[in-house]
Amino acid sequence: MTKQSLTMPPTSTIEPHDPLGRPLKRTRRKEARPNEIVAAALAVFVDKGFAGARMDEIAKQAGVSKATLFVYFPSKDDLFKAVVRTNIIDRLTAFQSTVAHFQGSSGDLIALAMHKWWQEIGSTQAGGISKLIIQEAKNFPELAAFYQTEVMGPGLHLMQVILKRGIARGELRDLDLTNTVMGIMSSLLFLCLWRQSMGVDNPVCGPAIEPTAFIQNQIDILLSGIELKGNPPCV
Amino acid sequence: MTKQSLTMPPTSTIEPHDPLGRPLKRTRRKEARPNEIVAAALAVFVDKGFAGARMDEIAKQAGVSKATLFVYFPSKDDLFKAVVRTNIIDRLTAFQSTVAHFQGSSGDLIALAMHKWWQEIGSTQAGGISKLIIQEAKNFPELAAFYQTEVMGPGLHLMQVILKRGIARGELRDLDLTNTVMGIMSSLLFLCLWRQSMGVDNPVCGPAIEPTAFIQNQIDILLSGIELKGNPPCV
DNA sequence: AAAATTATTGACTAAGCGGTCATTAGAATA
DNA sequence: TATTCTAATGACCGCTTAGTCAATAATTTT
Repeated sequence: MTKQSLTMPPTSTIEPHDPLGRPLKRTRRKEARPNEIVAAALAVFVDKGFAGARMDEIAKQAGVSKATLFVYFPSKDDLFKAVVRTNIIDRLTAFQSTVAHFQGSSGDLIALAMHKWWQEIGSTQAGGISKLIIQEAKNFPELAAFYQTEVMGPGLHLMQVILKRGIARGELRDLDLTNTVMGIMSSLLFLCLWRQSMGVDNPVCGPAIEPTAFIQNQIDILLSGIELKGNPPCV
Repeated sequence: MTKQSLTMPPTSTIEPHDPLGRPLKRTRRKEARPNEIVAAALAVFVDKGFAGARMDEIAKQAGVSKATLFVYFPSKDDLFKAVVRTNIIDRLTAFQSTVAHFQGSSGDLIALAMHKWWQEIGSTQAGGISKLIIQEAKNFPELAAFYQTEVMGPGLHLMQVILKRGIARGELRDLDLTNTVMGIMSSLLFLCLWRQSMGVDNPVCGPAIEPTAFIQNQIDILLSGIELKGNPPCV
């Protein structure tokens, strides 16, 4: 036993750690920092928006001093871009393949797609990114363009494929594809925004929305409409 | 002719004016100020968001010094509320009475409501306010609450009334009112957001959306759904 | 164990912004 | 024209925050 091991326990075992399992004090962890910072930044950006997010708070949540942020990212802008880049694309592609192999009816496929999207993207922290983009599209046109081509485009395309399949199988009527896809997406996007801005996470609540019920209602209407079909004579 | 009219021309005719026709220099125009300030504030708020809007810029655009703003409005918050009041609430109430006296079918009423809303609110500068609220709801809960009770609530109520009327008249099936109203609103809100963030006002364009066609498509789907009704036997 | 390296940070700066107020000057009155 | 009233403002204050940097201390090297 060395003198050091008497005065202080071995660094690797009984060293004090923070709630997230990261070592306290001034540890040097060059490789882990960027990811931790980006993760913290995501949380804060989603919570506060770009302008409202404070570098101090991001630093605190990353278990690091503010100055360290600027070691790894030259500016707030760059950090924001890194957050968006590292958090969206992979999730979307995973989602695409889930949908691709579906076998049942188009109605079921649409329902699956919408519910699943909410489950795996909309309701997660990633859902907050859509709000972020909408918020900051004007200030970061480059970022909006990036989101447009990398996320929005593929997403819309995927839903178009689903609808085309339904038309081809004779399950859906001949639709205005672009507008219908946009319409479907609008309700999902709305859910994200509502949750982020007016929903449970926020003290300011409008009417409570139960996401699953809302989506199911959208699906029902989307498929069957709201007009009574019983009364008028069948055409 | 008085001496005054010799040394300086009558104020009303050859006085120097700014591009918007407002007199330059330090003119006293107590009555005109509030409206001009509110108009300028709307433009800047919509463009920059609440946090991003600078009182200096609003003042400049109103042709007035920053201090003057505080003569007419005690704080930035109050100015914002005034903007919302004069641009949305008034329009909304006018809109309510338009709807109240409608005579035709519920389908037509829904179509009227949606198209008219877009024409008179969504497509105007006032449409930018919805985006604003979504942007800033978390950081300024008081503003969100204000918007909630003054705008959102009445708006949702109005649409509920329309749907209830349709159900009572036997034109619509028995609906989940809250979720259906939210669904209708989501597509209109989306249109505002798209226009503000990705649309024509912005260099970053996604797929072009023609608002009227989009709304009409939403109405068609809302009323009739997308499933083919011809094939299965009539129930 | 001493020296060298460099990840980390506390303390600081410059800039921006909401809001204030004593002063200025346009208009009304006499 | 002189006086009064008040709309309008320039200059300023206190506070916040993105970004900087010399000093510090955790590693690595010798």
